[in-house]
Amino acid sequence: MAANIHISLKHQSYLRDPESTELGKTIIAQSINLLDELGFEDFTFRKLAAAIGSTEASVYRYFENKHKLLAYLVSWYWAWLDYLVTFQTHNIPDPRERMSRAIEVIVKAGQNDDPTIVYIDERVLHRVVVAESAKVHHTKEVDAENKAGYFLELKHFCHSLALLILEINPAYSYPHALVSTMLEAAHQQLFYAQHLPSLTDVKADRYNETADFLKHIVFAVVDSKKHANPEQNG
Amino acid sequence: MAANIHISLKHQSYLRDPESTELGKTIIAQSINLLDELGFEDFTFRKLAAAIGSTEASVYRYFENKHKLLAYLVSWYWAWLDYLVTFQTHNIPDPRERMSRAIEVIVKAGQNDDPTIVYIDERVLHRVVVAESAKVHHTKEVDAENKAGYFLELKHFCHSLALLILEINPAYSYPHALVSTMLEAAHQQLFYAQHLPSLTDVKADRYNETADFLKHIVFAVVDSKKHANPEQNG
DNA sequence: CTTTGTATGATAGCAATACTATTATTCAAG
DNA sequence: CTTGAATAATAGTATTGCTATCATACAAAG
Repeated sequence: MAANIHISLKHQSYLRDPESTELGKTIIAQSINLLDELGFEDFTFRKLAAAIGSTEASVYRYFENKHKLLAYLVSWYWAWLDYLVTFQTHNIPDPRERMSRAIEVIVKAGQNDDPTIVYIDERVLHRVVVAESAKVHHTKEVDAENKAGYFLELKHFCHSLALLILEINPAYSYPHALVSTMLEAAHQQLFYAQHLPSLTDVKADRYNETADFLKHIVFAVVDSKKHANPEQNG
Repeated sequence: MAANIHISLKHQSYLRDPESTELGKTIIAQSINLLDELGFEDFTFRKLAAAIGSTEASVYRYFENKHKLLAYLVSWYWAWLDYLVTFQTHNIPDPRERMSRAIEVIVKAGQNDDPTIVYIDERVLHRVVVAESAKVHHTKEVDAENKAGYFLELKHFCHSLALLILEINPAYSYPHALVSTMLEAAHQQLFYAQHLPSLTDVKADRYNETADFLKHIVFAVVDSKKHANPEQNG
């Protein structure tokens, strides 16, 4: 994996591009660690500034508030995952095989030990995204932020996987819904395995089980005779 | 539906049982409206107290903080939904038919116009749960709260649906994961349809489409030949 | 009919959070 | 050498989250 890959976002959840300065990169790097350590609720710009030996006011020059910073990190994560999946599937001709590989990459994103970007610890970022990403869109600002393009990276990723679903079964009626459900489940099952094990059957850190479960769902659905004719109810 | 049904929780996210006093019931009723109106982030006990003509200190006598209040409401919601599903499926002999009905009840919980409990507006509560419930378990306190029984209602509901899955196909390996994925998707797709439509294919307020999508998933998975033998990968 | 306890209201206050503003310093490009 | 951009240092404000104290109201127990 190349070290000079640059993940750029299609929107500005930031005030000043953090990738353009040293302080900006430090803010990103340390906010990931601090979010992982404290959780979003206890994370503050004051603590972040203290952790990086800077000041609150300086952090506020990059991000309006901690919510926008989280939106940035989550978008960055989806853009990165999209890149990873594209990279790891681009030479696989069979769409089924490509989908299978994509699911493995998605589930094992937190295990990737070959960092794409030097100053971002993707394994920690994965933990943060699993634990906190739902908070990005579950707010009263979701419509305004959607308009501002905050969710383009997730939408793009979701859409390209939906097209892959349609390659496997062009008659399936809910490709985007299936993909967004699968993406959410990929995080959710990891979280449940670790914190609420009775809500799942996969064991913590058994990434293959989670991938197996998700593949079962996706392939059962796209292969189901019923789903080729969505008129017929189950 | 009887008006004297009492939904009681198996844990104490509260300090004083809100169902035991008039003020307690007012707190519940108004917190649902205010959460719906402001969202969890902007909701405060000060605003709630003002809205019900009481004081902050009085609210704090019922709930330690707004997070615990939300945990209470979400648990109440799951206990209520469990009751609704049990009630609406108890005389259906065929497990497939029972699952189908259960999914309809889950998806249409927000449309129920026959209130179970007088002082709780279940339609508004449903909106609040769709928008905010993820915040209950996505915190650093999740393990402690799990120990304290905060998630028993969801777990119980999930388990009883998992048993239903096993009734349909006793060989399926991931019944709890399938159910928790389906329950999450039921909320998520409604939310996406309304706020992030490109992440789904179902249209806002088309509850039948969402139910159709979820039934497709559940029945495709439990009927899939592959899933009877989880050794074979997709 | 008093006493006692329980629930609530009224008011105050405090530490932390979420910002904003002002000025000073550094440092690199013109 | 000057200018301007980025950052640091410091201060300050409104709101939030929460606790404490005291007064009142009212119902049950003696």
